[in-house]
Amino acid sequence: MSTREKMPQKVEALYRAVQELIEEGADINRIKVADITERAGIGKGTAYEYFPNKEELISSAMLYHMNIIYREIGKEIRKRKNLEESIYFMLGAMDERIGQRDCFLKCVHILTDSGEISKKLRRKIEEQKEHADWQEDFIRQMIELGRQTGEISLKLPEDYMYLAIASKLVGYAIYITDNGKNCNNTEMQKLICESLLREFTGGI
Amino acid sequence: MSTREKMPQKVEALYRAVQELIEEGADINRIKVADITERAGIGKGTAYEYFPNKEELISSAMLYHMNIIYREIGKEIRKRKNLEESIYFMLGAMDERIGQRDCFLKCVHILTDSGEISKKLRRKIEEQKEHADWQEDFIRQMIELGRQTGEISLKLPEDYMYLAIASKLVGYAIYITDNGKNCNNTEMQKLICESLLREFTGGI
Amino acid sequence: MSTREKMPQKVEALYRAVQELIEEGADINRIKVADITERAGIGKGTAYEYFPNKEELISSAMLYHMNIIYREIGKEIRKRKNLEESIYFMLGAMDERIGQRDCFLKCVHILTDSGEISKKLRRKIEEQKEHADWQEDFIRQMIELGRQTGEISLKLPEDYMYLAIASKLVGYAIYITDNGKNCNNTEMQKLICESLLREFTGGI
Amino acid sequence: MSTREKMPQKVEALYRAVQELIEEGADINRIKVADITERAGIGKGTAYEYFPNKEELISSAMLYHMNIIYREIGKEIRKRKNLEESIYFMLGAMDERIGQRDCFLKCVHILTDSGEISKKLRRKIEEQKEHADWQEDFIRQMIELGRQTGEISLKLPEDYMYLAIASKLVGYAIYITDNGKNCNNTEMQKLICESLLREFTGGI
DNA sequence: AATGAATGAGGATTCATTCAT
DNA sequence: TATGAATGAATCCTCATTCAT
Repeated sequence: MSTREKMPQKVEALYRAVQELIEEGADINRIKVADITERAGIGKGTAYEYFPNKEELISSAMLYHMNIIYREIGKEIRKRKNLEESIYFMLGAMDERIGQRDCFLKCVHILTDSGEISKKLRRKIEEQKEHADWQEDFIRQMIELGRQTGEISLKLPEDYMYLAIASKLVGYAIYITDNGKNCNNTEMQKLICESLLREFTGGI
Repeated sequence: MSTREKMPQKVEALYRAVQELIEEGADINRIKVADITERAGIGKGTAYEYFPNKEELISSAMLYHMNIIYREIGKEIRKRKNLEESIYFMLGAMDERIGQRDCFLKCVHILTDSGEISKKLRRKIEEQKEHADWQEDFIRQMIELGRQTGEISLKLPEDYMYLAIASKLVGYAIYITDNGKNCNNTEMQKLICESLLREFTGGI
Repeated sequence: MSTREKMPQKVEALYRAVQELIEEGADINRIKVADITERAGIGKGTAYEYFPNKEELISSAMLYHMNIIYREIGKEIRKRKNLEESIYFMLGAMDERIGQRDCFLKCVHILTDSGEISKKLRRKIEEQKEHADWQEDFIRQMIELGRQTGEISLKLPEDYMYLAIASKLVGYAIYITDNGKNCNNTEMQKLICESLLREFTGGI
Repeated sequence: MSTREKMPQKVEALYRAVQELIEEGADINRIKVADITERAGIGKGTAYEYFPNKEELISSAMLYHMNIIYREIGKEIRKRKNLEESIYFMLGAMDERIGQRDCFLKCVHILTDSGEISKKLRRKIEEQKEHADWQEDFIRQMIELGRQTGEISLKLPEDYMYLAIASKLVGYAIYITDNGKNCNNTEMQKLICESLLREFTGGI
């Protein structure tokens, strides 16, 4: 079900239904085919006209949404003129849109899950990386941006920088998901952004 | 099933069985009661003499093991004489013991899961925090240690430091779990530790 | 769908598809409508333009093919000049054409089946016997031939002779379908033919 | 599920249920697990405590009953003092016990079926033949008996005699199953028996 | 007339939980 | 107290049939 072909209407409805269910906090491994088709407003059997089984249906839907989100984020990152702004954009986006933030955490979660659906999703992502000429990766984009603007001056290994950014983003997502917070989000964002920049510049 | 009372032998067997199964990569949401009791070498019905249902059994077992691990880590941290050493200890521990590292990631994973078992586990942890006079928390220990030795000189909010340390640890765990690595683990450890210390000291 | 009317092209395609599938060893009770229409190269819905349901479709196809085979065999029998030759022809035909032999066994099988399709087929055959002015029946032909040539001299009941010939034919079909044979087919054919002739003549 | 071990009560109930359903004319390929367990008076899940799937359940039940019938027939054959009596016994048994006769035809039918259950049953019978020290086969018994009493004097190949007896028995079973009969069963039995004996003796 | 997308009733199988022993 | 045989609700998936185009 490539994203290039125009997607059948029913598949779109199924994908949307999966997204909604997950956003509403449903447990991926407990989602029923009946839940999805009912939500999509189509017959149960119809799902099987497009997907061979539940795992394929759900993981396809997730890959689809992950690709959209990645592409959207990538587009936004490209609009920012330096690393600092792109970091604030990412942190701000998590604040604003609960769905987006949850989805981000959910992605992290799913990618470390050991259920069948997650295994399939990981395999799909690998395949996509191999066959697609280019795989959107907003963290690499951020690093590239920082290099161009000179915000990254130290000779740090790419892997390390990737880890530094990714872990801070996940950390912030978890932070704002938790309720008890003693300091406000704006301050936290400032601290995170400054620490990352200082680390990459080598500045005080 | 408080950890204060001496635990019945059967419960111990059940807890150990759950741990083994999870360490072997079983999907928490797919573990069957029969798997657990068989591994524990007891009758299926016996599990229900001690726990009202599967969720309670598994989440209790997980809380139990998490407490043990937390306590062990806490004990080790207390042996280190400064924050730097405690960070290297944590990173090194993940390298050495695959089980431990996986378990660490697994805990993170489970705590962000939306299945029934995870919900229960989170509730249990909350309750424990409220009712227990003291909750072991090795990251807070590390922060405290850094304050005492002067490695933490800046007036950073505790929450932020917590997030900074935790996210770096998780990041490293994910990093070494992935296969393709361009720089060796020792260098990565050094980078992580230095960046954390520099951030907290304000030093160059 | 009488054989007198010229059969619509689609029906012919459907009948042929059913025959092919059965010859390929498909289980009658497991054949899917989709299999048939796909093989016939027509749309699934089209089958329902000509037949009210699956059972009617398959049993009609089978009746059609059985009639053709019966007629062909009947034509061949008429070419033989005595019972002996007609028996050898039947036995030889089974040896030569696996399809034919399998089909023969399949017919026997289906006629003793308790599935819906078989019930319908049997009913159809009954109706055909009643309404058609003449029903092709090669075994009766063989008996008639034997009477004319004098190879049947004893006053045996027709039913008995029918049974004697039919059971020997089925027996031979089963025999050559099995692999482990200690005596060659030619000898077996000779034994079968001689025993039948001796039985009907009363000769030694 | 060897016949040597004492069979669990539930398995016995399941086997009996399968037998009853088949005797009542149920289509083997259409029997539902729910039908069987309901008839057996046990829960649906219980069937799966003893058998991995429906096919295994039904084919096991059938093998079990076939073995019983074969053994019973074998025992009776051993009581007869010559081939003639054993033939009359077989023919008479089919007349008397509709169930038995139907079962006989059913066995023939199933053994030529292409459904999953039949395939499994055939495989089971093969295995039984290989592993069991001795496989009951009443037709071979009949031939042996005929040899001992001298009723079989000609040097006919065993395979041919087997075929001759089997096909006559099947033929008679089919004959009495059909309704329209012009001659009575007793006469038919006499004809069948005499023809077999004459054939094997070479007598007139 | 022909199609095939859509449907949903139906059936096999799983597994948490119970309860008689 | 410990057991594990028995249960049946729950759920995936199939496929005959319909009907809008």
